[in-house]
Order: sequence, then structure tokens, then C-alpha cells
Amino acid sequence: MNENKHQLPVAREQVPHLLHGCGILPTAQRVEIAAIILSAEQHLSADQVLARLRDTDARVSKATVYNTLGLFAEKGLVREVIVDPTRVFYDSNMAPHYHFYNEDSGTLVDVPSAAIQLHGMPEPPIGTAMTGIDVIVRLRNT
Amino acid sequence: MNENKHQLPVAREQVPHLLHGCGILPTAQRVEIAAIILSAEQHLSADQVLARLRDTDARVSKATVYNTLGLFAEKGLVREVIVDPTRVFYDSNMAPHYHFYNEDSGTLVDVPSAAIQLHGMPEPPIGTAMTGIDVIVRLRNT
DNA sequence: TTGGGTGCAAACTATTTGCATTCGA
DNA sequence: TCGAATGCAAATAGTTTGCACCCAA
Repeated sequence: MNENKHQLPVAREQVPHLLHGCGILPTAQRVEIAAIILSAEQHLSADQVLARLRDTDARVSKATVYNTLGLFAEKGLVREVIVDPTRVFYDSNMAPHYHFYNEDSGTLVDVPSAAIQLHGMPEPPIGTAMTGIDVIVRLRNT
Repeated sequence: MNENKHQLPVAREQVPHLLHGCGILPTAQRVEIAAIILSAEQHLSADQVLARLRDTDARVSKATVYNTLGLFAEKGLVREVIVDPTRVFYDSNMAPHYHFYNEDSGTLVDVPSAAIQLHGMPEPPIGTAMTGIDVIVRLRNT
């Protein structure tokens, strides 16, 4: 698949090659979308990506944005973060890390790397394999 | 609020008193719903609760199920578990614990207690307070 | 009595899907 | 050339909301 060795931000001209390396055909729309999410270490929802596309001269349909982000997640280019039942966030940072989620503002922030340590990983139930661990620290404004 | 000292399962006749102790007016429908989720240590979606209600002689509308589960979560009687953007699970076990989530079957299972230890909790950002920590171990069938 | 709770159906919103068109290897 | 990708709009599914009615304090 891909080892996601790239550093963020990814320059726009590197995007096509990067997509190719992930087994993703680098079409114009996919390059636009990837250029946006990989432009920084950030967490964007599909709607936010769509809004940013409108600020550019690129015209990408809503369906393509959803389908493309889903494809990127499947190919390991971005990570889906499920913290709110009303929307999925896509995280450009593939390195192992955890999240603060502010339930009042709907904001997702990385937990400073290695700040949390997990110990004593349990064995997954028989017939299953672990695919990842999500740690969400939920916050409220005081 | 409530310290949720109750043990699971909660016998049906204890439910009204328990609700009252959480600041929830124990109406007929609320008692029905609470009796179902508190009948065992389990994870049910709103739709699953609705399905179980249909097996009883109680008639509770879909809107009331959703509203009531939301109220229970707000009052600290159950915990919302967000692992899948397509549905919210309600967990009757309020004790600190983490989850296995099988993405293939959509099944949520408790991680054997104390199996995972977290160390080095980071400070929440200024102006915010930690309200909880979710740890989700994602699984796939092999 | 009287405000909170409920039921029903309609509204909403994020996401997905069907299908004809267009694009890229 | 030809299958894959895209756009559009309609469909879907979980959840919320508006409002009239009902019940418990």
C-alpha cells in the first residue's frame, strides 16, 4: 500500500506522485482535494473541504468530495476520525497520535505527541485483528 | 447529579427510584426504556432499543426513544459511544472502561477491565475541562 | 390546573447511489 | 478505445423538530 512517509505540508506539485504511490489515480479533482487536506496538519470534514474548493477555481461536485475522501481513507492517505455522529473528520496526520475534541466548538486538536501512553494492550478477540486505536479526550468550555 | 453506584442488571422495580435519583421524572415510557438498557451490561443503538420495545406491550414512539436516550446520556445514566458515523450506541456501563469495535460486524464489546492503562494525561487547553476519555480499539475480521 | 412529556409526521442533514457523460491511460 | 472517474440529482438513514394532546404533580 503506502507507508505515508511524507511530511506535512505536502507541496502541490508533489501531490500527483504521492497519490500514485498510494495506488490512487491522480485525476484533477483528486489532486485538488488532496492538495487541500495535505496543505497542513489539520482536521477537515467533507463539507469544509467542499467550502475550500469553492474558494479556488476548481469545480468538484459534492459526491466526488465524499467519495474521494472515503477513497483516501481506504488507501491510507488520510485517517477518518469519528468523534461526532453528525460528521466525519479527515485527519492529514497519519502518524500515531490522539485527539482533544471540544464538544462545544466542534473543534478537533491533536494531543501533543507521546503525551498519552497506552499500556497493556489486550488481545483482540479470536478471529479479529486490531486495525487501530482511537483515543479521544473530550472537552467542554469552562 | 448522580454517582451511578447501581450495579447491572437493574431490576425493573428499582428503575423508577433510580431515574428519580438522576433527576429524571420517571414516566411510563422512560421506565420502559431504562429497564431495557439497564437490564444488562450492553451497548444498544436507538433503533435496537426501539426494536426491543416492540417485543413488549409498551408503545413508545421513535421520537421519544431518541429524546429519552439523549436525556439519559445528559443526566449521566448511560454513556454515548461514538464509533460509527451511522449510529450512536448507548452503553449501560458507566464505570470507566474502553471498547473493542468490530468494523465488520458493527459490534461493540467492552475491553476487559483495566486491560488498558493510560499514562501521562495531558493538560486540557486553557478554557476547557476534560469531560471524558474514549478509547476505541478497532478490529477487522481475519 | 398546567407545564412537562409524548406521539406522530414532517423536516433536516450528512452521506450514498444510479446513471449518463467525460476523462485519462 | 474503453473502463474508470465525475457530476448531478434523487434516494437513504439516523436523528431532530413542530405541534396538538395527555398526564402527573
